[in-house]
Amino acid sequence: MHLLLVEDDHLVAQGLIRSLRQEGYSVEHSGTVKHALECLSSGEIELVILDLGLPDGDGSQVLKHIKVQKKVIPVVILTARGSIDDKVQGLDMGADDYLEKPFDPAELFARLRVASRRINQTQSSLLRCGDVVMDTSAHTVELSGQSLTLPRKEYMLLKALMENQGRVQSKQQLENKLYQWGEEVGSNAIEVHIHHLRKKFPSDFIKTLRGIGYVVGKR
Amino acid sequence: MHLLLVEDDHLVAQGLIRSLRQEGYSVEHSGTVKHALECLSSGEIELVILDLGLPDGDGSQVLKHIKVQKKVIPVVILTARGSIDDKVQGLDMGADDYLEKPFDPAELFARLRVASRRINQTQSSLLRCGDVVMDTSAHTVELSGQSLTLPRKEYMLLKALMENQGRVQSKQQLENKLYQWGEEVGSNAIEVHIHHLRKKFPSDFIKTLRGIGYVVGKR
DNA sequence: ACTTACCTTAAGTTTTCTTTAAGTTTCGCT
DNA sequence: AGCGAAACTTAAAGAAAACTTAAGGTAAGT
Repeated sequence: MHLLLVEDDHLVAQGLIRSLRQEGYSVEHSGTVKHALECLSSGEIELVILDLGLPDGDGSQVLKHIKVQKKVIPVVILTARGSIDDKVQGLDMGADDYLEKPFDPAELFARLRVASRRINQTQSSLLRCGDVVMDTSAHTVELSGQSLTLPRKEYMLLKALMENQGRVQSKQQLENKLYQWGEEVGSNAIEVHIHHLRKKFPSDFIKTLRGIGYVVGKR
Repeated sequence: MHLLLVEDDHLVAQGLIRSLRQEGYSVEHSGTVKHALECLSSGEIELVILDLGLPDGDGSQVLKHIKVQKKVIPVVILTARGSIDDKVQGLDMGADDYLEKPFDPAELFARLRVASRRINQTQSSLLRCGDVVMDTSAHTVELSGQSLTLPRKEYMLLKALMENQGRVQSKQQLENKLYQWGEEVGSNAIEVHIHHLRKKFPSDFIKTLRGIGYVVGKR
């Protein structure tokens, strides 16, 4: 999931970026309104964390820009401004959530999960598909009750599939979810990960649709 | 907008109900888990405000009930339990927002507006024609409920036909849709694909108009 | 710094899809 | 009814996509 972090405090930003990546997000970072708008124009961003006080303007400009374009990108405001008026104003401008600094990362991550499962139209952090159960908040996977450990990329790949049960995911779509923009994969990495995943699950769990992509569940 | 307020403290409830009505909501009120579930079963409720500590159980039961039924009702938790763990747990169970008591009504209302503006946002890309249902975003095809897998070109061909139900598509038109400019097809490829498709669907599904082209549906 | 596990690459192999082409049937017209 | 054009059927060669393996590089943790 491509996330844009708009935050001018470099210390805060670096720490957040690190833990967000650990959580499985592909993170883009802006310290200014100008750069944030540029990032958004790429059209790849699916989720935004927004600080309000920026050196070249106010974060609300970014929010306004998103809403004017009728994009359906959830925005979580993360700021030191904590008055009720600030919150009401931020939310009414179209933000999906509002968190006051100082904040607890665990709460931020939980609220990000709320936003991202809304994008995927899933009901909770538990993804189930046959014998496979995945808890996206605990980062765990179980196969018929047996917990198993997946490497990061395999986990991300499986998650992308399970968030879209019954929907075919093209290799391109999957690549976009597993990799940052700059880093293109010039090879069959996805195929190899699929291969590894298949060795750990029932053979018919991940289905291939030749020329189209991969699916899990429903069918 | 029909809202269910689940809150056992009568004093809090009365005040809230009044201001919620002022905000334009039609408010239903429950003080117990049992009654809340009854209200939900009517199917009228579009939005829920949920207290966790209730006399006959925990509010999370209500949340779980909603999520199990796959209803798309946003739930805002409003409770005295304010630890990070409580918040994370509530959000991960599927709540859309979490507000700690004591709270400012203005903030609650702002967060409710966020939840309710999200309600009318569903889109599906279904093509239907008799027993055949095609979901172009999921890349799936169903014949009377049975999902079936089509090779890429057959899928593209069927899609071209179903996007033009009742309109005859000449072989030339179809070729243009299946092949990029440059790659010419020097043979009866379309006929062959039609043939393969017909083996997978009712015999009268794709009709031939000799000398003109092929149609699906309507007529 | 060392070890381990993970990720990517690339080449070879297998599978499946797509096109071709030739033979057969159907249809519409005279 | 008979003719020719169009569409159908079939099978096989060719092309494309995906699978499998293994090795080398990279990053994480000790």
